[in-house]
Amino acid sequence: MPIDRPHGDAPTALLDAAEQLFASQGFTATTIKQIGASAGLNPALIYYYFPDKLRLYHAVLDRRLGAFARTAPARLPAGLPPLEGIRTIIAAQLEFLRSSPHLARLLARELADHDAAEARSIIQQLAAGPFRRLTELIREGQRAGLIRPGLDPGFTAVSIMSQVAWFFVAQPVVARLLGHEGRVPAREVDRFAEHAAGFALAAITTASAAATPRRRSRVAR
Amino acid sequence: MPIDRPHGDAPTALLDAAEQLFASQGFTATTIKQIGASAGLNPALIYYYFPDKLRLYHAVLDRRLGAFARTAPARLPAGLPPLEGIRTIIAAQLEFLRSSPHLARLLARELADHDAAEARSIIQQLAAGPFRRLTELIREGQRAGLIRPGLDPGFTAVSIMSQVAWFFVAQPVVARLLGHEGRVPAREVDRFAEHAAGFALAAITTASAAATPRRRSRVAR
DNA sequence: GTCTATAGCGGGATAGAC
DNA sequence: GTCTATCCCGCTATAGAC
Repeated sequence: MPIDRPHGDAPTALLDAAEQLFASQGFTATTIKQIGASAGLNPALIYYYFPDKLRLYHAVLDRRLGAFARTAPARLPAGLPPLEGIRTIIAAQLEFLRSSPHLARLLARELADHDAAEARSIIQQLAAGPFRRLTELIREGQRAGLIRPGLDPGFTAVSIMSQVAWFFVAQPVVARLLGHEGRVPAREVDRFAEHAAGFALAAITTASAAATPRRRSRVAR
Repeated sequence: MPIDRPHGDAPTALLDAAEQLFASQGFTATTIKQIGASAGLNPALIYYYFPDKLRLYHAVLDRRLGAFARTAPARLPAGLPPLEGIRTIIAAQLEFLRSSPHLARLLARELADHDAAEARSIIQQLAAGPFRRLTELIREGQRAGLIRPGLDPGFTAVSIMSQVAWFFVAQPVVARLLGHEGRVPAREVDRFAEHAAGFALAAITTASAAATPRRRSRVAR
């Protein structure tokens, strides 16, 4: 057991480097040698800490996605009124995708890869957790007359979550579309988050619910 | 020049096989041998028709994305009223992503790849075409009092396009979320398209515009 | 135009020195 | 724990027969 490693132990440095490279190039396009070089360590060290390249990749996925999936339920307190709950989920999704700059692309690659084979279990957890919760909240809102009754709850949940997800996945292109060089500045990400929540709520609320806004709630930071 | 090739000439067979494999596995993970095997042809034939693997990939991208980008402007007739125009763009995007089952994943990989290096020019065209057109329509709608004035046109365009894009990219996961085994059936894709258009329009229209629906327009098939 | 055979390189992974 | 050296395999690409 390592005793004292104040700044950057080797496994973490390797995970960081691997995460960045896997996210921007994909699994097969990223070589062991690149990872070593990017971490400033000898590539052979990878095989001291991880059994092979594939399981290094799993470790990368698990460190971010797994950690979120395990803590997600606790962050989505039950008993919130539907519209508040939906805002909370959008905010949580944003915070999640923001927690690492590479996360969204990592996730997008897994989604594009045939059946998301490597991250299957993690994605299953995300699906069963936040997504299911969201559809339930939509149904609740419909029963309460706050959400338009014609909406398909599953489709609506997809529409709501897609906005933030796509914003991060397509980041390089979105940045250019919005007139920025390189990445979208943090300030603009905040504004988009606020926009996405407003967009979703405007899309789903009934005229009467919209007419009686509960409060001018803000997205959690 | 080939005289008569009623069913599946070699280059097309190779492009088809390559498209499917690149989309589901990515560029580097797909081997020349796999492509040959999947096309039922000798892998060496690839080098008779294409200079190398990378340019085969470019040909795959260009055949689908390029073809769309070149014909897109013609399909988005100017002069439509803003809300009609927005519906038309959503329908065109749907038709595009639907034209090949692999297109969305191919595109998602390029978007996730650092700076979308390989498809840069094609993505630029898509960006400058339909996306710009969409933001203009939003601004027009705001001036006409049909679209809520507080909305940021760029953000709104991202929100609108993200729904359909994400639906296709995340297809395997979305299918499971919506309770289907494997792919989402065509019938449900239609329903989602209708939903996405309605969702977007509800999100952006002012109360007065919503109160005077122009007509119960349907998504083009 | 299509196929066989193979060159040549770069990848993942390991043995073992320090 | 970290590094050097290297093995072996599978990949892209080519030469050339048919």
